[in-house]
Amino acid sequence: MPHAYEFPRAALTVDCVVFGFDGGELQVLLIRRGLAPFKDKWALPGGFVRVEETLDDAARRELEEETGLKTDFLEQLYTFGTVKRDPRERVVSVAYFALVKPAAVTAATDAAEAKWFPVSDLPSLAFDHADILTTALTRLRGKLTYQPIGFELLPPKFTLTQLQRLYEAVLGEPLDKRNFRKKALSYDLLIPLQEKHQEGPHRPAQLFRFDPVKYEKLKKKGFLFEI
Amino acid sequence: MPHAYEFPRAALTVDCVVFGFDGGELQVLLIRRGLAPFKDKWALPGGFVRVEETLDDAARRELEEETGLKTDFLEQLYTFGTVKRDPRERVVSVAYFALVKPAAVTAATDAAEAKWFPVSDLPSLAFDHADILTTALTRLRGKLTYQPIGFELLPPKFTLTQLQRLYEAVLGEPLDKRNFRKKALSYDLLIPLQEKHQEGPHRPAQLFRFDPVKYEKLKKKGFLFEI
DNA sequence: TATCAAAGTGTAAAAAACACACGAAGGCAA
DNA sequence: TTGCCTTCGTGTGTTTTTTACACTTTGATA
Repeated sequence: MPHAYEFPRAALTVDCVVFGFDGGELQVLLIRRGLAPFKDKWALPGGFVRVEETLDDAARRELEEETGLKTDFLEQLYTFGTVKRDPRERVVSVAYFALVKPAAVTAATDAAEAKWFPVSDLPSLAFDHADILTTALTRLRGKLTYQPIGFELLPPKFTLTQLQRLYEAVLGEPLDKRNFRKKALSYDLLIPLQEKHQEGPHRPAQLFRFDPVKYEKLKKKGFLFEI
Repeated sequence: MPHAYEFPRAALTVDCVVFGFDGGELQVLLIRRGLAPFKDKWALPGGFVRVEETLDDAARRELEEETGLKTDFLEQLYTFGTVKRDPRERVVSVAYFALVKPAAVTAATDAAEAKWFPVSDLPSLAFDHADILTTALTRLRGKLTYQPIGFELLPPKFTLTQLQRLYEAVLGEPLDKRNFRKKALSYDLLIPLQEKHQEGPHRPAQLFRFDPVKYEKLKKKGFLFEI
């Protein structure tokens, strides 16, 4: 025990709420704990912050170590610091939330002990991770209505219907097709591609990609992507 | 040094950004540091989190110890965890922001080493406290436009003009009087009192208080207090 | 070539946001 | 007491945004 301090110190961890979208439902990535406490229970990926790394770095590192995922979108969520949230000792956890695209979703499914769950059908979770997840969901819903972060959850090429399905899944309510499309296009953020998306015996859909330059501009001066 | 751990641990602190409003400008409460590092520099009130108290409790305790203030409105802001933010060792700080009413503003002025500064004219700050303050200001501006938190900064009885001055001070832009009043009253959150506020040789202003019951209801189901 | 299923499109009505100017009330001083 | 000064308090017309709503188009498949 070479590290000694005058006063007792809390341990510091990060936990990541990773959201993905499979076209139908919003999903969350969980890992099965191999060790006590809460052995064999499902939990958010996360772990201890090293003394020489930033919180953001710790979140990215733990996410990759435990699930193999990297993500473009990782944001601090909230810090959970009630005294008994870990039965062993005082542990303060800085929670993050991440959005990943479908390719990453299927990749993570390969990780032995990581699994995607639809948010509507979650197992019981270790520690206070259910609280963290609820906080993350609330935040995601809020953000979606004033920032165009939906793109982080879609493949690079997507149709307007896919975008709408995503919004409906996150917000939990159906949206009007015409109004949605009008609004989505009004931000001048979607670039139509030459390609079409053919699926099934019906009219194929126009594919779009989103314009990262305009996206960054909007990100800087604040958005207004209400739908 | 009786407290030893297998791995080195970061120290954990809380820092509070306390906003007040004096009728004219938005103010922030700072304390002068008595100890190194940054001795004699201005800093946010804050200090170490004890191992047996929650983060919220620590923020309240430090705020009261250093400034004598208690507040109804204290909210976690963001956790700052870059590696070198404290020159001595790794310190992770959970920042809070607080809103206090004018009575508390004057009380805090008595605290020997605490002083209010207008946000437009701040001294240079210790550590990364300038970053924290900027983050808090951004958050306050954002919150003010979709939550009726302005009341936390006003005395129990206030006039519509005072409320408008506050919004103008925080948002940094003038607002139309008629539209402001129409909107402010439309939420059915302001209760007119019998009293009037007389000040100077002109028509006295109607005093209002706000309805805490409706406020709590709105707080729960999310607001929409855009002005 | 008929059928199927989702893609794609416009307009009118309602609601919200905005711009804007003057009479009312009370203190004060002449 | 009268007039002046200063802030309080109010309403309407215009523009913009939001909402509700249904039919034609397109390509694959049988």
